[in-house]
Amino acid sequence: MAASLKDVAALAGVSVKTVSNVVNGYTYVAPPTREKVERALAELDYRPNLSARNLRQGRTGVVALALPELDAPYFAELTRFVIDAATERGWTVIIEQTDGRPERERQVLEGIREQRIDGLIFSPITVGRDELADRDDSTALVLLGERIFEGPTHHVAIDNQRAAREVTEHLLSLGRTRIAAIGRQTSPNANTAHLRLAGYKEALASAGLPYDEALAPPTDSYHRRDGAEVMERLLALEEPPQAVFCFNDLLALGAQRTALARGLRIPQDVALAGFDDIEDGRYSTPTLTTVSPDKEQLARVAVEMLEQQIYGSRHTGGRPLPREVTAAHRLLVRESTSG
Amino acid sequence: MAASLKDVAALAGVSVKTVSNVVNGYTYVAPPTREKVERALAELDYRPNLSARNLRQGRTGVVALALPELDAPYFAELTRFVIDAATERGWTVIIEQTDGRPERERQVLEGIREQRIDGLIFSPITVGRDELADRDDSTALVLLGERIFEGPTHHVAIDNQRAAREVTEHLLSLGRTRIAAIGRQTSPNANTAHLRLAGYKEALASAGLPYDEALAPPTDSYHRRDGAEVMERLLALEEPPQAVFCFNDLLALGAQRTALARGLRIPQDVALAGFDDIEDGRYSTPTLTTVSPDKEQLARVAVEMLEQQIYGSRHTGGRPLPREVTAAHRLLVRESTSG
DNA sequence: GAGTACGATTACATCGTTGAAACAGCGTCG
DNA sequence: CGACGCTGTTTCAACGATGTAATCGTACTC
Repeated sequence: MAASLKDVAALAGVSVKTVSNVVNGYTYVAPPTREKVERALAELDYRPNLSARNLRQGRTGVVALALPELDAPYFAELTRFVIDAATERGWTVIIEQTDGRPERERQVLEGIREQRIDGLIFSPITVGRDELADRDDSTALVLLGERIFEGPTHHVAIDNQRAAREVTEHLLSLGRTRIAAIGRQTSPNANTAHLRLAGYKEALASAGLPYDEALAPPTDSYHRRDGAEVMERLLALEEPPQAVFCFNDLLALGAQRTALARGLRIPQDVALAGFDDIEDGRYSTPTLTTVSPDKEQLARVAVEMLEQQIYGSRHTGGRPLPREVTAAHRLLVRESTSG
Repeated sequence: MAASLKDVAALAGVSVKTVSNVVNGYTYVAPPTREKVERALAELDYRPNLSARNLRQGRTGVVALALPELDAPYFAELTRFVIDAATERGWTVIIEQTDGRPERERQVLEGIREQRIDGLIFSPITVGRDELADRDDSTALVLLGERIFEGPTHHVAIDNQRAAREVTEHLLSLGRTRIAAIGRQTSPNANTAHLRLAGYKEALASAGLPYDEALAPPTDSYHRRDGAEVMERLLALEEPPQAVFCFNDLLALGAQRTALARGLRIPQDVALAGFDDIEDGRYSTPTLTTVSPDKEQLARVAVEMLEQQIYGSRHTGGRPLPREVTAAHRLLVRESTSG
C-alpha cells in the first residue's frame, strides 16, 4: 500500500514530525537529517494523504466550478483556463452542471455537495441578488461572467453592455438599419441578457433608431437550436432584418444555419454577429464576427479572488483585489459581417 | 462553522457513535433515538466531513477523468455523461487534461496527482500497451475510447474499424472512387487512428480500389486547424478527391471550411464525412455526415467498470462485466454527403 | 430464577497529518 | 557560571469519522 509518514520515519530513523517538517520545507532541519529523510521519501515514493492533511488543516484544496453546461463550447473553453489556474495553486477543480435550472443553482449555492469545498466559482443564469444575499453558507464565492452590483459578492466579468453596444454599432456602420437581436430573456434575473440588450438599445438610440421588440424575440436558452428557431421567426417577418446580433455564438451559429438553409447570403442579405468567440465561429462558413472576452483573464481573476478570500489578502502580495473586476474584450470582425 | 458528529451528539444527548449509526442507516437504533438524532441532524444541517470519512475508510470517493482536452467538443460532451454517471454513485469527478502529450499521459498513469483517487478513466492518445503493462500504480483503471488488446486493462470503445468501414462504404455508394482520409497518424501507439485507417482501407479493398497514401496525409492533432490545412494540400493535388473521410468532426469542419472558402460545393464537388457526432456538425452548413458513438453508453460502462474494480463484482449485482465492451454507434447521413 | 440471546448503546482506538509545546544540546553574554 | 537564546528534534493532542469490542438492559428459554 501507499507509504505514510510513519513508514518513512521508520526507514529514516527519525520521528514522524521530522519527516513532516522535511516534506513541508520547515527551515530548521539539519542538512544530514534532511538528506536521510529525503532518501527515504524517494525510496518509498511517499505521497501525502490529502484526506488526512485536509482533515487536519480544515481545508480541502478543492474548489467547485458551477456552470450551466460543460458541453457549451464557451464554458468548456473557460473551464480549461480555470483548471489551469487552479492547478498552478495545487487545487483540484470539481465541476457542477446546473443546466441553468433555478433549483440546481440554488442547491449549488447552499452547498448541496457533501464534498466540502474551499471555494466556489459560480456562473449563474437564474439566480439573483436576493438569493445571493440570503445565502447562509460562508464558503468563498466568486461570480463569473455576471455582475450583480450592490451585492455581497465578488465578481468578474467583461463589460457586457459596452461590448454589446460596440457590436451593434459595428452592424450599424455597415449601413444596416433594421437590426435584430437574438437572446433577450424575460426572467428578471437574467442579468447578462439584460446588459447585452441594454447595449444594443443604447447603440440604436445613439443612431436615432427605434427599439422594436418584434426584432428582439425572447429565447429560453442559448443553444444552436434556439438561434435556428428564432431566426425562422425573424425571416418570416414582413420586413426581415438586415443584420442580427446574437447574444452568444451558439445562437449565431443556429441562426446562420437557418439563413443559409433558406438560401440567404451572409453578409450580403443578412449580416450576423455573435458573442463569446468560441472556436466554431472561427471555422464556420462564413466565419463569425463576435466579441472575444479574455477568457484566460476571466478565469485567472476568478481564481485569484477565491485565493484571496480563502487565504486573506497577504497571499496575493498584500494587494487586495477589488470586489469587482472588469475583464478585457475585443470585437473580432470576420466574414459574417464583412464577407 | 460546520457541525460535526460531536455537535449533533451533544444536542441529541447521545454518543457520537449513535449519531454515526443513524447517519449510516445502521439497523439497530431505537425509533425514538433515531428520531431525536434526526431532529438534531436537521437542526444543525449536518454534512459529513468527507476528508475524515475518507481518511478512515481509505477511499476518497473521487475518480479522475483524464482526457486530451476539455475544449474539444467530443470530450466535453462525453465528460458531461461521465459526470452524470459518477454523480449518481455519489462520486466526484476531477478532470486532468493531458493535451495528448506523452509525458503528461505517463504522469497521469503514474498518479501524478497528490490527490488520492479511487479510479481513473483514461482516454489516451500516445500511450501504448507497454506503458500500461509497466504501470505500478494499482488504482482502478478503465480506458475509454481505446482498445488495447491482450493488455491488462479494462476498456470500452466503439468498433472503430467497422464504423470507419461503414463511412467509407457510404462514400463509395455515392459513386465516388477517389476518396481521401484525413487523420492518419504515424505514431505506432495512435490506436484509434490506426483502426479508422484500417476500416477505410478495408472498404477500399472490398470495392477493388487501391490505397493511395497521398490521399491519406498524416496529421499531428485532430483540430479544425489540422483539417483545414490538410484539406488545402488535398485540393492542391493534381487529381483532388471527390470525397473525404475525416477521422473526427473537428477535422471535417476544418476541411469543410477550406473547401467552401475555395468555392467548392459540398457534396456536389466533394463529399465530406466526419466522426464523433458533435453538436457543431448538426448545425453547420451543410450539416455533417458522421458516425455517432453512443456517448452515454461509453460513459456509463466506463463508470460501471470502475465501480466493479473498486468494490468488486458483488456491487454490480454479481454479474461481472467483461474486460472489453464494445459500445454502439450509428452512421448519420446528412447534407455533406447527400445535399 | 438462573442463564442466555439479542437489541441498543457506548468507549476506545485508529486512519495520516500537522500545530503547539516541550525538550535537549550548545554557544553566548553579562 | 548560570541564565538565555537559538537550532534541531520529539512528544502529544487533535481534526471527524467509523470499526471493534465491550457494556447494559430486557425478554425469553428451560
